[in-house]
Amino acid sequence: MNASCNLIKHLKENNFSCTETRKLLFHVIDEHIQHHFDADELFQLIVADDLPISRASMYRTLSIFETIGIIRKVQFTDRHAHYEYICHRNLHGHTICTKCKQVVSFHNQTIDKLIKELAEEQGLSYFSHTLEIIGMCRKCLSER
Amino acid sequence: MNASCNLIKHLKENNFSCTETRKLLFHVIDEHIQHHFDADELFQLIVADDLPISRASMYRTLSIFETIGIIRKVQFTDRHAHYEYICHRNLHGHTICTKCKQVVSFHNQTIDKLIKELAEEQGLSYFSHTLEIIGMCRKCLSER
DNA sequence: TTACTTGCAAAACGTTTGCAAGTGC
DNA sequence: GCACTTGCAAACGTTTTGCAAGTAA
Repeated sequence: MNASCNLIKHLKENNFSCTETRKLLFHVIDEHIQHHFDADELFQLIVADDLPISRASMYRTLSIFETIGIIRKVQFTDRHAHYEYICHRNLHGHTICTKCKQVVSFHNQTIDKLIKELAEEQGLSYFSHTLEIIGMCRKCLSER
Repeated sequence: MNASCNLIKHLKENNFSCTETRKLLFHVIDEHIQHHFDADELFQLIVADDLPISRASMYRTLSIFETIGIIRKVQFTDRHAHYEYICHRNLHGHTICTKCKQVVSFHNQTIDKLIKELAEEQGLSYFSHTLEIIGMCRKCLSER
């Protein structure tokens, strides 16, 4: 289990009780999820592991995990929600080319630090962020 | 109308015809939208202005506007899509509270500048960006 | 003991689609 | 004239909810 992410502590701090369902679901996420996932992928894992968790409970639990900051929603291009397991704290941004749609990840500590400072300035207790930069990559630029 | 955003040109370049519905909808967005909006807000504007545009057409048109780069989807924490009117080039970030879901916009020139520099460093000809900071707001933090 | 949590099935939600009529070029 | 676009209503897939039974503290 990811040491930085103490489920029980997070639940207690937010007055949620620590149930079997929540522990099981957290375990599935912590064990299988690298970056992001959607609800149905997660439910397939639940089915594969034959866990006693219904779709309804999964959704209710995801909502709680989001509230206590264990996961967060991210937007891709399809209709349903995707989630990111925050505990990995994999801070990174993306550049996206408007033409070829290529997505490139990057890390930049200066910006990460500034963003954290800005969060506090705005009165927000920082959990995570996403940064997406839209533009045109060199290749597409030269092909115009 | 925003001079930087020529609807007819955008449509033609992408082989979409220039219909009354598309012109009307663009006008509504260009006139009323400051930052971001969701489909229902937009439909309320359509109803208020008594425009002959159905929900179905609005969704179909939004999808086209997204394709031709007039708007883009942004993710907040709720289920439905939010859009951002790109033409305003209104660079700003959002803070989002994990608990109460409140979204607050902010401007920060230092970060905007850094992000532009970073884009060039990454080989991207900068067009725009989105920055979303996730955390818990003071109010929710104090209510825990 | 008492409030919270669960599974089930049904409902709700935002969005998409098939179709026939209408419009742009 | 012909392909594209529209409104309508029905369908879609995801997520939420009411309820009765079960569980945590």
